[in-house]
Amino acid sequence: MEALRLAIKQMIHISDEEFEQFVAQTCARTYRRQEILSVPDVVPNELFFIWKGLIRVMIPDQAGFDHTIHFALENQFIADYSSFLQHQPSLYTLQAVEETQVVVLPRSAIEWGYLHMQEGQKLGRLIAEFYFIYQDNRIKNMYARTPKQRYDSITDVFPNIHNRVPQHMIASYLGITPVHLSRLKKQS
Amino acid sequence: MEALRLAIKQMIHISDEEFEQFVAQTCARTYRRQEILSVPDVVPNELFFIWKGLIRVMIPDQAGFDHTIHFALENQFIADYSSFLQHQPSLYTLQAVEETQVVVLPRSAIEWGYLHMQEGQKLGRLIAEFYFIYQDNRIKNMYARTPKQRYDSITDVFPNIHNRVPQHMIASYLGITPVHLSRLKKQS
DNA sequence: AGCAAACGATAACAAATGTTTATATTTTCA
DNA sequence: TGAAAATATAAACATTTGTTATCGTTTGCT
Repeated sequence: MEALRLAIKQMIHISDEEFEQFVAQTCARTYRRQEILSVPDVVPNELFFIWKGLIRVMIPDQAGFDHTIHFALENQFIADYSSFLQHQPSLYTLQAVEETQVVVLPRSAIEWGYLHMQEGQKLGRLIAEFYFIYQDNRIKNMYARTPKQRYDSITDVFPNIHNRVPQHMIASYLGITPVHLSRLKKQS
Repeated sequence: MEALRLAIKQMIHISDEEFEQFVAQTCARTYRRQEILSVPDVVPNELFFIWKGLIRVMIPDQAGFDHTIHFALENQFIADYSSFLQHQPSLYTLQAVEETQVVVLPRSAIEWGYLHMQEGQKLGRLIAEFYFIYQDNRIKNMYARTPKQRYDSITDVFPNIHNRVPQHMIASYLGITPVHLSRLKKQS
């Protein structure tokens, strides 16, 4: 829980009392390797804060084949936030790549925070802005850089990723096939 | 200005007095066809609200070739918001495709809003969430759908776009060459 | 109204990327 | 620990996408 407190304190001022009340509305949960945290076609009503482990986010194409679109690491918030915000059924699957321990933030706790925490709205704004910036960088990279260039700098965004996920998931994240990534690595 | 008032009122409660004070800190500006609103390598300190016209956002790759990564239409806010938030030099070029009339929102006005408007933080949160959702959709589409599928549904996101921008800009937005888009259209 | 530039389609060819199959190695887990 | 599954590489071939050049049409601008 201290990791969560620190993450929040980096963004807003929050009193100990506010934090204790907020945390009382959350719970801890552990997922085993490969376990699914969130399935498609269900409205997500929980956000997760990872304090140990690694989660990947996947989306199926029309043929039903899954693409890895994101990795979430320690001290990050993760969910199908878009579906959460819109109260819409999720399109994403969230899966623990390793054994993963999270704090579960139910929608009710988030709404309580907006109403009762002094800087609740500001916290929501900063989190949305943070992920906006992250996505903006991704979109920039997709337009302006080749898969090889993105592969070569992937540890800027996901430190140590090569030791934590198999290469075919990285290929999927880059939008190419595992065979092609293997080829790109061989070139220089 | 009424368009801006409506856009804000769709997101938060704002008193007439608050709005008048806010608007007093803004100004209107008109850009001619092809004119540049925002150049790279400069920290952006203005946001734009479009009430007439159409703006495209571009980014250069390593070879210096520009890619169109976004179109902004009437009643939308536009800027290199990521660079604006981070106080960093922009990577984007903003260009008016048609004659375009905007309300200019200086950084000082935004900051004033956060401090003095009752629901200023909430407005900031909702705008960041709105663009987060937009970007999330884009990323989903890039992974799960082909350029042809995205072309066929582009008017969902940019109504009437085919009558307002040349096809080669749409091709650039889709991440393909104009020649290839022409080919895709011929198929079926 | 007229001219120059921009635009979109097309074809031929080149380069990049995907698909399939095979193989050797590593990892998982019962 | 040992067998089954997952993983990474490789090669051959197919498909997709990019590049270049041409041509007729449309558009913008004075």
